[in-house]
Amino acid sequence: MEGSVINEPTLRRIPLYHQILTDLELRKEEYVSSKYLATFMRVDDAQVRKDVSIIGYRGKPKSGYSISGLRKAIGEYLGINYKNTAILIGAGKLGSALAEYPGFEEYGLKLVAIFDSSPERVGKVIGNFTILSVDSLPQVVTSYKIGIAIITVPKDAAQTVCDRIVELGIKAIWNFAPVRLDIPEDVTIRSENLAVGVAMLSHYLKMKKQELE
Amino acid sequence: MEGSVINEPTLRRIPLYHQILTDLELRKEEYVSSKYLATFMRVDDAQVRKDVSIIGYRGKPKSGYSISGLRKAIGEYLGINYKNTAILIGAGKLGSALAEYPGFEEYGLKLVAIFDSSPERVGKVIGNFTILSVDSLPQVVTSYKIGIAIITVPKDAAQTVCDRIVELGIKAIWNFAPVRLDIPEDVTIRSENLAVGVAMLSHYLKMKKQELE
DNA sequence: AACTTATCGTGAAAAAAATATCAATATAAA
DNA sequence: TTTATATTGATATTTTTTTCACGATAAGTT
Repeated sequence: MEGSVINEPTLRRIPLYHQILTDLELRKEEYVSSKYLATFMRVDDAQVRKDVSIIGYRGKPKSGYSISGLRKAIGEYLGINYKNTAILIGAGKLGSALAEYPGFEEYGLKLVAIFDSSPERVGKVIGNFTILSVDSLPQVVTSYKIGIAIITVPKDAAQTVCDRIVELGIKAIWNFAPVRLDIPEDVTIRSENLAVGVAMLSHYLKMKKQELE
Repeated sequence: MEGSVINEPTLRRIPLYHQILTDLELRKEEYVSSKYLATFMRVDDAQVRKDVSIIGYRGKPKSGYSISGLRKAIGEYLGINYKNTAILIGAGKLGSALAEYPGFEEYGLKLVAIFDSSPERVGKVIGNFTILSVDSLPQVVTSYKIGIAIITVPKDAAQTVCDRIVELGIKAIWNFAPVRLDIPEDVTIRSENLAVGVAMLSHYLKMKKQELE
């Protein structure tokens, strides 16, 4: 099964395993069973074993998986151990919050610069970064070989910004603006959409209410 | 098919349809086809029609779906049109950014109060809110009939906070702390985990790199 | 009024994902 | 050393989700 092509649901779960394993490692545990991971993740234990086999890691019968071993294997598999450079565009509230998110480094993302188009913001300092003007995008992208662009501009500006960075050759975009961006085939995008969360919870509460009636 | 029980993938897509429809409505369009929505969403058009039929809305042959009609139907279906009250706990960077997120209102979430445990933060103002001490949680939750709690505290504090609000009777949690929270059966939780996004993009870039080798 | 066409709605088929099952095997106990 | 047992890895089965395919129908055209 090793080396199979990944499927979406598995790819979603893998970072969560990594998170759990990181916690377990801090607690100085040595081995963990598929069953333990399964209850934590609320999936079947066979599912966990399948996921692990896709990563290409092997456990020991009777003991389970080596925590540090599996954790490393996941890091390897995801390309976490290897640093990707990223820029962030849009230094509003959300952008500023993200810029200081410690998880980036942990997951192999090295933030290199922050941009904004508003003259009032340019020059201000956020964490370790001085906000740059979007005019300097081309220089930064080429000189730092930027892999990922994080878009945190307002919705109406998102497509313009997107076109611009695609033109500069960036192939991976992490979009936080609540719009569907139009991109060429060879560019990967991941959109975080808070509306999905709100909507799912609203729907749940509505169901709940109807049950009571 | 109308009134069927919802499945996860469909429920995830529904708010995205809503978003697209909102945009189209602003552009004064009248009708939209399943095919149009499908290309936008990168799914099959039959899938779109199935999703719509689950919502319980019907289109017109040859014309498609009425944009405003479908949009309303989705709002209805998700319980968006009806306001749910929410509190936010943890007024750090992320919490502060979220507190001013305009999308909440749009999706039927009415933020009522913000809490933090740190004495330095209590009393400070964020947007329209004055940060309250977590000690006042019980009063606020009961007097405003809070439906949803948004957790934006650091990872180590999350479980404690969670237990506390569950005890106060809250049945829906939106968790932004990067941990799996332990909750009773009858509580719904949705966890946003940025690590998933980072990891997925890292993995994609790794694949890309390997292709080139 | 008959004809053409775009698009829906839905049942059937295919594909993908999750779950069940069980032989193989490392570890620990007798 | 043998036996018992927990847990893996892999295959088989079931369930879920997506895609296909086509009849039905509203709107436009001749």
